[in-house]
Amino acid sequence: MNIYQSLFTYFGPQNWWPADTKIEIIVGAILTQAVSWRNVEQAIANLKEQSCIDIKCLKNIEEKDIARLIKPAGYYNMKAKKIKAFIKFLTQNYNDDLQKMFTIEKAKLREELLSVYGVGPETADSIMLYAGEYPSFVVDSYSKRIFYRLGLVKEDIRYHDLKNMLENNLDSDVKIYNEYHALLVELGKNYCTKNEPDCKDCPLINNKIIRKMEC
DNA sequence: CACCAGGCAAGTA
DNA sequence: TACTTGCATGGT
Repeated sequence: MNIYQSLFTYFGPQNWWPADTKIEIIVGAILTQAVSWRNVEQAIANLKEQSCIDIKCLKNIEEKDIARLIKPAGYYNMKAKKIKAFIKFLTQNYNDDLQKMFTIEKAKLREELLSVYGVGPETADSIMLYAGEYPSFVVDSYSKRIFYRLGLVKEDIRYHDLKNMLENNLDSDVKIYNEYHALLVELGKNYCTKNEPDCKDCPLINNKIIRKMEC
């Protein structure tokens, strides 16, 4: 059984991304930068209360009002600016039409997204995979840490190197990429935090279920 | 109290 | 290229 199958067997389907619309996925991808998803949920709820998980609303609302609503997500001034920057990009390049944006060829769209203020590699890949359904693997700090602790990569592996390694060893399948990243986050949250003082049992080391996690 | 959470941009050498 | 720092709330 490979790593993906082991994780899926252990944790089950993760049903990502937790959102109702594509713009909610994109806003969530920005809001979750360096912050736990729990913090993001209240921020999203505040925006929803104002019916502002919505391109038209996000276009018209003042940046400082976005900042006020998303306060629980942390870095709220930066993130309000980032959300505005994405909406501006969407207006100028795609006339506010997300469907149209997601017709662009994969490599070109990724390059465009990376040019938007506040959109780095993980946010770009999250937008492409979870909102656009492109087969673009999402790497994050958990996946780096997990594959390092599995002894499969060096500790300071670069984003693109791990992304390429995974994409080269998997079928280019949106459903698999979707579940795999979500499963790595689930494993990471529960068993592979930065410090593991309790040395909890990890459900996946060297392709075997339930062995001791290295600390 | 300290540390961490589904990063990124900007500055320096 | 390879560090470093600012950004900020909320849970454990």
